[in-house]
Amino acid sequence: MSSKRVLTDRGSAVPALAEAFREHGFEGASLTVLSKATGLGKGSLYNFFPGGKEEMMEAVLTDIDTWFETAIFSPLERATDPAAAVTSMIEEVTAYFRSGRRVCLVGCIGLNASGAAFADRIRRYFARWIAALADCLRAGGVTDPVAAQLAEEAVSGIQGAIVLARALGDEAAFLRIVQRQQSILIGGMIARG
Amino acid sequence: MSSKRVLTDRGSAVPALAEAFREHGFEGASLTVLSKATGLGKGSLYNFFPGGKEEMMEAVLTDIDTWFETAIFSPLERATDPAAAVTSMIEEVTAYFRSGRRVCLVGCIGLNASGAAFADRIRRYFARWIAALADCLRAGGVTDPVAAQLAEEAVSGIQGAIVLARALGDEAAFLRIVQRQQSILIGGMIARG
DNA sequence: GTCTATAGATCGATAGAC
DNA sequence: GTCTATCGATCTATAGAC
Repeated sequence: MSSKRVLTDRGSAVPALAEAFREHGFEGASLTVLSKATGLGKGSLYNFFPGGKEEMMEAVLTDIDTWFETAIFSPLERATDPAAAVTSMIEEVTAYFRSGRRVCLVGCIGLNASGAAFADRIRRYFARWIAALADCLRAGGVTDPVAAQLAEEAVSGIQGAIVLARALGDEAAFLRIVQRQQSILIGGMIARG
Repeated sequence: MSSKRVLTDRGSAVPALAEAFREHGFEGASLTVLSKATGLGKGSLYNFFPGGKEEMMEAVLTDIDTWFETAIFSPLERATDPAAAVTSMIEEVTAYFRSGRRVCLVGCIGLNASGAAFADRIRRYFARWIAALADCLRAGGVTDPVAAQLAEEAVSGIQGAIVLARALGDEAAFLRIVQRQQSILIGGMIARG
């Protein structure tokens, strides 16, 4: 047991909040929705998040940042086997985004005005992802401008795969597109490594 | 003059509605927002669209379908010069999406629960785009399964470019990514044409 | 056909009992 | 710390004056 408190701390509500924001968006996720999603009354939510919905979203984004940092960004940067690290990244994002059934909350809220309050975090998330992937590609022997371009296209490609798979209701489309991205990334390294 | 009525018909409000839905999303676009965007009072909006917001969105989606059919899908299918048709498609979508400053409404509303009522239209929009582009690629000599895959990846790539460019606030990123998609598409045709 | 006024529901947020 | 009750604001939608 790493914590003295056994349940119902602020952090344990965050995953349910994240899922509700993903499914309904920031404006669509009313406090009634968030209350049902977490199983907590409005009073409890405001006890944990005095800043209301905006603070809830901030907590969710922080949680997402932490997860990606440990599961995606850091492994890419510390990779001893860059090709394996790329493969692992694709596997992790495929599981995380549930083959496109689960949207990328960071990407989604960046698309409309409700995300203006989080613009900096959104920008840093994508910049960080691209930088970490480019780092990995450089470790795999890809020269500098090409690494940045390949990384940008791969991260963009994953986002596009989510949009398309959701729109078509076709998880296979997500898998095809990200597998193709994986091939391009690894192919780029083999060609120069 | 093709019409007897000179102004304030239902259709003339649609572009402003579309822009409001793009910027705020379906839930975020309140009737107050839509009223200000169109310059029409709520009463006038309900006079044109008795079904409320949902009918407004339907009208917007129909307008988008019409535009894409004439500017994108049909030219792709009727292309005598497939490479030129692909180049034209990229130019048109770059202008239409304002280098990623303007989001794809169809893709956006497909991402959360508010788009459930329009799921069929969303699916058909993307299926139609991919099919038309694959048609063009086949006319350019690309064999069947490859054409479908390249078309899927290109449409997905454009959507990803919008998400990334919006998130980074970087129009240049959009341009780089779609130019790359154009190269892949035309390269695929040259390799087999 | 346009507007203002307003109904009825739901919103985010707070207060207070326990 | 949890809940219910409720506030004022805003929402969608309607009614009615002009």
